[in-house]
Amino acid sequence: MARGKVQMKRIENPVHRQVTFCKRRAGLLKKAKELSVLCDAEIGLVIFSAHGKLYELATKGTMQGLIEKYLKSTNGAEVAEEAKDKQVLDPKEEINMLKNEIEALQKGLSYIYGGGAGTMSLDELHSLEKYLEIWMYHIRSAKMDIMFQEIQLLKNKEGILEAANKYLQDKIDESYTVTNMTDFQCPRSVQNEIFRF
Amino acid sequence: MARGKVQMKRIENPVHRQVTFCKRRAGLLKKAKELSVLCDAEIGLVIFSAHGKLYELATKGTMQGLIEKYLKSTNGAEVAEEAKDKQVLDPKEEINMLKNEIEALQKGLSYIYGGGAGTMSLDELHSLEKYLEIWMYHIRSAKMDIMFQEIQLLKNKEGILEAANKYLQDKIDESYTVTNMTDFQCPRSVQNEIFRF
DNA sequence: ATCTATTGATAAAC
DNA sequence: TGTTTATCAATAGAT
Repeated sequence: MARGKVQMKRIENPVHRQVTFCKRRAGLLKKAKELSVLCDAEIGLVIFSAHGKLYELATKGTMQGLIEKYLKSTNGAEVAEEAKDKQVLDPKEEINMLKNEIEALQKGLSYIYGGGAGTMSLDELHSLEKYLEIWMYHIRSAKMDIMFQEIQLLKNKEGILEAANKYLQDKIDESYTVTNMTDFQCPRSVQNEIFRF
Repeated sequence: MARGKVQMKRIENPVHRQVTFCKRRAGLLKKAKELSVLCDAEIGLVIFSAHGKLYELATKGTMQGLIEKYLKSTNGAEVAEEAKDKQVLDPKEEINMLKNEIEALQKGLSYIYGGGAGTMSLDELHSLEKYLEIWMYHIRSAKMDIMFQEIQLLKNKEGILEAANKYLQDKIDESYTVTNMTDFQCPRSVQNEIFRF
């Protein structure tokens, strides 16, 4: 830009190239942040230098999360379908529903006890207690069951995914064994780091 | 930039915000391409607009390839860290603890109310009620928090596993493309059955 | 979308 | 790298 127009091709002088890389990289990251802030956008930026060094930026959340979001967006259709034919709601929503329900219960209790306790007979209080006990029991059962099921479901899903990973891993190992393709290395040590939790 | 400095915060006017988003998005993509060309860098850029629309750029190869490269560059450390700093117990144990706790609560209630209700004064009953209310509140908070965290944890894990699966799937596709090994078929249709839930 | 007055980015030099 | 300066490029606001 300054002191003369720049040609849009690889800078051959390695020193110039390195200097320009530093400066423009900084500029690009800044611009990305600005766009995110000004326009409320979620941005992920990864830069590998010619030598392979990684520079990254993820506005709003982590790069992991962004990659997942990206994969969902690009594989879009399938994932959407998936979500639909699950008759299970989003766990977050369910939890919130439960929280709200309990909140309501708490309010109800406050109202009943705060409002008219002084004027209630012992018998009335006693039956109220019984009622409360039953109420609590049912609510806790319902909630526990739903949350327990949710957790089971997620754990099952996790199990399936892990099995799938193993399957894929084995496929890769297998192909690695019977081929000499240097192009398809996938060394075990790296895989291990990625897939063992 | 032009016609007056801009504040580095979200642009409130939706029209201005949209216009700026378009202009700066174009600018950012251009800058990213330039950096890539001038300095021989590999760059991936994903932009989700506030409304969720995706814009992307991958210089040198595909975004898929870049994500793979990114995962390779980062996964070792992060996954290990993640696993370590989660001091979370086994989910099943936690759930059982919660169930036991509630069981105890139920028993206590039965004992108190079933055993000596007739001999308790109104004041005693009233304070008991208050106590119960507080007790319920604390227990529900603790349980909700723990279960909520548990679900979040499982969902995160699921996300990572899905990304890992995708990565492996792509590896297989890649190898399938460059070989003719009938021994290593792994047909897509079967894969789909394994990975769609 | 197109047009400019300005601001911002940055190439070259240190 | 960091700073400076002379220029070029991006873009905010208006049309």
